[in-house]
Amino acid sequence: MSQGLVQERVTTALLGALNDAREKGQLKTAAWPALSLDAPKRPEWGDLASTVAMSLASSEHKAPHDIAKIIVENLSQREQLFDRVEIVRPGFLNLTVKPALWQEVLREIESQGVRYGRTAIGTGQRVLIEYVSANPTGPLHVGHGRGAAVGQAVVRLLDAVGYDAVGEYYVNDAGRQMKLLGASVYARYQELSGRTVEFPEDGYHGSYITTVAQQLKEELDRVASELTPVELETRCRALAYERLLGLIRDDLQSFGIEIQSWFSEASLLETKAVERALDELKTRDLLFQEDGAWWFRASLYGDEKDRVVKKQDGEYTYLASDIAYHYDKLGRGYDLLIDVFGADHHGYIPRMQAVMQAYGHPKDRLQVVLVQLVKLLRDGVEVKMSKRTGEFITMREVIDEVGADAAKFYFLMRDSRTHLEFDLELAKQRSADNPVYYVQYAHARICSLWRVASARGIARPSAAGTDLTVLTDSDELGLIKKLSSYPELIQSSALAFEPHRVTYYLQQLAALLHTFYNKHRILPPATDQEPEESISAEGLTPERTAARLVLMGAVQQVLRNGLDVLAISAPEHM
RNA sequence: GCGCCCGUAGCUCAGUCGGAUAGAGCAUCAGCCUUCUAAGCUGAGGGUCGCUGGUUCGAUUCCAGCCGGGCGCACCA
Repeated sequence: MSQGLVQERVTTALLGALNDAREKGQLKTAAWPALSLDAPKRPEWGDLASTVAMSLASSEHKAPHDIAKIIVENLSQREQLFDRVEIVRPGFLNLTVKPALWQEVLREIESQGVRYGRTAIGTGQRVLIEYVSANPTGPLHVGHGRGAAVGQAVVRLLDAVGYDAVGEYYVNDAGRQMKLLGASVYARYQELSGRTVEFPEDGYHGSYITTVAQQLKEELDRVASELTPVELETRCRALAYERLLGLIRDDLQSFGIEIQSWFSEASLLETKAVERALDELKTRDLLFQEDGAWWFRASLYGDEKDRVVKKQDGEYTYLASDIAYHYDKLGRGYDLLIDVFGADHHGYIPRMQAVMQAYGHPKDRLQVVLVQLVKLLRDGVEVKMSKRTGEFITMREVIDEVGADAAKFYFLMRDSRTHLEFDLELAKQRSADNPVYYVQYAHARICSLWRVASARGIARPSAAGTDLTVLTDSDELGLIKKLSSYPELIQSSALAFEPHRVTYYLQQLAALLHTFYNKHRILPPATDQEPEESISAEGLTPERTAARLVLMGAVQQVLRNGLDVLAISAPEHM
């Protein structure tokens, strides 16, 4: 478990005390529980609190309070580390860490810079995150936007904790959806050419289909006389696919989503990978024929029922390609596969985990991140979308209206499993009500500080060369404590695949910064002004200015690192 | 009917490998700009953590059963 600098030292000290106590025979538990250090809710409970004494109570057959006492007696570095060590009521161990230790955090942040918060727990592990994977049959809608933001954030989080993480888009460029796309565009093309045709049942009704048909008309007219209707429809499919996938790529790029790898479903069919994947299942006796179809024995691995992979008509089902796709991913040697799914596909999870097991892997080699629907609001009123008529709010419209940063931040504000309310008016508001700007503004404010400092001839101090012992105010230490918890936050967010925790943290850190900024002066007033009596009258010495600038630099660094994990920009001006 | 997810302040949501008096933002009300960006800050009110049991020294957190909302139960993708 990698933690902040202070947390790590305290944990080590506590572990040392436990081990010493065991050697002396005061304690006997063989394996200590995980030592978690929480920042207590109330300031009088110290900086860090441990519940280890209480969790040891049952295995030690001792009162928690007595265990806590034993731990405290065995704390070897008590004087160097703590100002106060208290045992409270049932058996809380409340620790107040020496300011000098907290101040070290600032040096650590400065020396690590953009690497602060990054850890190595995933080192040597390769993970593939599949996300978006929208059918190339139309533009991306808002829900895809959320999936994209979440997927990319998970990639970046896992990268931050040392995994070799790759984000991949699975393109469903084969099968029924593609045929319907071709037929729909063909029908619109016919209409544009003045012929009345019956629009395909289950076809795509969206107006973008007509748009695509219009764009392709000239090209199609040129070849129309030489091709049969079937060939023409096939041409429609190919051209429309190319165009729509291009749109998707453009949209993702505008949204600031970088897909590292694109994987084509059609390629699986072309290279016979589907056959090979199914043959492998056959070899393992996990496929059987019934009613003229081929079935995968998914029920053997906890799925509700067996699933058809090859239909009576000889066509593969979607699942067949998906089996082949996941078989391919496993074959590429990934230690962990993550699929980002729309929540309406949750029923698919047991099926895919069955696939993992069918190929001899533990089912949790595949983890699924579910992303719930987005409810778009405008001034509190829901913006209705209809999938039936194909008219919905596209991701493009949202980012054009509120900007990519705001959209990403909103998409990442809540646990992805819960419905998200996204108010377009609020998201583009430039006020404190808008959490995106609130966080970005904190960063910009610090940048502004550097500009003013430089204008007043104050050089930016380095943490190493600055006396930080003057940072003893509770607001100053409060900021440092928050900064110190950042590495642990990143790690837990990454391992839980929950980027919303980062968003939340950034809001808290920004709040602390704004409060501090408002309450305490950092730079001395401009020389031509009278000394102020209000906020600046707290003995703002050059030493204090320097130390606070170091603190501000550290806050800026962490804001930037956190925003970077979410792929949101950290502006210097606002 | 079976399965999965959700149910925390008026609203939107954090928090839950069990911990001390449950948090934030919005909204409401009352304040703060001749000062380093007011895109900011301070204060106040606001809660049976869906309900009922169980496990525990201790449950919003774990377990069971209900209630309410969403989604899924295809030889569709």
